[in-house]
Amino acid sequence: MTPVVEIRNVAQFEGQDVFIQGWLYNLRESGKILFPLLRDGTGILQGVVVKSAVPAQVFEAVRALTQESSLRARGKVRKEKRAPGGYELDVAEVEVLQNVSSERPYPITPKEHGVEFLMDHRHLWLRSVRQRAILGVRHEIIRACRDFFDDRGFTLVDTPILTPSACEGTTTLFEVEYFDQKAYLTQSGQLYNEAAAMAVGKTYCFGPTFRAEKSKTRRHLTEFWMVEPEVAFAQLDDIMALAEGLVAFVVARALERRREELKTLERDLSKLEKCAPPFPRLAYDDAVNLLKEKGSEIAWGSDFGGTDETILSESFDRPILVHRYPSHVKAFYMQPDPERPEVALCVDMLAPEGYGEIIGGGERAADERLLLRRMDEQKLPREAFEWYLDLRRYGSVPHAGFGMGVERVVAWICGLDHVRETIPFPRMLNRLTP
RNA sequence: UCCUCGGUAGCUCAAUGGUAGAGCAUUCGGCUGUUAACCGAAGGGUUGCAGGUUCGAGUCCUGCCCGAGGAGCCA
Repeated sequence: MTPVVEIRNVAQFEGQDVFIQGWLYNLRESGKILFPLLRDGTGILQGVVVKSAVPAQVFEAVRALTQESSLRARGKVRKEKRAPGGYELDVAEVEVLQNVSSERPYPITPKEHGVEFLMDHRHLWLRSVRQRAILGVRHEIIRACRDFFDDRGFTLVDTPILTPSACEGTTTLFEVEYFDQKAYLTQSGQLYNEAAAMAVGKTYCFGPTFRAEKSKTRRHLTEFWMVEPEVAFAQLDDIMALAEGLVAFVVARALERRREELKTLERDLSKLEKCAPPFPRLAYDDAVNLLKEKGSEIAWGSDFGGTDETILSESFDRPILVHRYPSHVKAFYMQPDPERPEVALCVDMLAPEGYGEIIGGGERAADERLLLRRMDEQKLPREAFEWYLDLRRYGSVPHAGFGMGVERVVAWICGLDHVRETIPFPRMLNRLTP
């Protein structure tokens, strides 16, 4: 029986008769010979149809194929230097599943298109070689994150997407109707992670996150994915090491298993290969001094602007860990440094090459009275956080964690200039469809 | 919310205030090894919307809509 073969495996079937099922990527013709390029989601294979070698209806069926028509083709796999990929299919028979109407041809042609047009056709754009490569790298990065934590004794504990209130009280949330009350889409699983860490010791959550900010930049989405570990008894140095280990593991895994995709994306692999531990650690104070030397107008006490982040991240050839920011620019639950209460035991990781912040986290305040004071300062409604305060009343321990933005990591590893291509269906300020 | 740039054929773009064009895509024709194939022909337009200036507006002015980049805010 003739086997159905995935294009990525055709080399193993050289000389054999096989079925390929997929879509027409492109068709070139030269009189009595046709070159249909077949795409099946695993690769692209060039077919050859010679008029004198096949029944007339086979030749005509292939000649009439339009871009992205679906089909099943039978033919012999042959090694062929002139074909892209090195193998070719001598098509003997073709079954057209659906021919795309020429009245309404496939909109994405093999030529250039603008951003808006491509985003409007995102559901079709995903079929392109480049987008498929990005989806592959994204998948590998997500899998690597899971493997990293699973192999180190972490328990995945899913945190809710519908929440009764803000996790951090600062950013703008999406409000939804929840029967007769208001609910909000989560902006972080962190507070729930802290509860989970008190139950299982080492935990992580991995899910979508929502921010209703009207940010319109190359590094913002309104819906994005975060992986957030939380570890009981961990302190700042512990989670800095954890963050470093995670990022180094993810980069190494992408280089190991997705080299082809990264080459398709024309990524400079030498830059990624440098991203091995140890990553430089830089106190906020030193970062401010470095920025001043490089001409920034930043003053001690303020958070880094986009430009500052870019300058810092371009100053090193691997990710850097910036720690101990001023407390007042960070969330209410950050633990102050006992030796310098004006700074928090927190850390951000900035990716190199100007990609900026990919991780943010730190040690959580373990003392109930401190938390209450900071919640008052930030005018947070105490009732909503009673359950969270319970964590400090029943066996409070030092603990720490962080969140990593998946899309920013994908953008960095793939070398993309915008996060909109890192997620299958991006949600942005001006984009809710498709 | 603010600043900058943009919106012309299905797509990517051109057009001193004076007859709206090209490449690709589509259709038809040609070509037995093409590599975003190539060659020839045809069809395809309310120049984002609404006003205004002018003998005449794609072009100048006003308002609005949509998009891109950035700022603020953030992962």
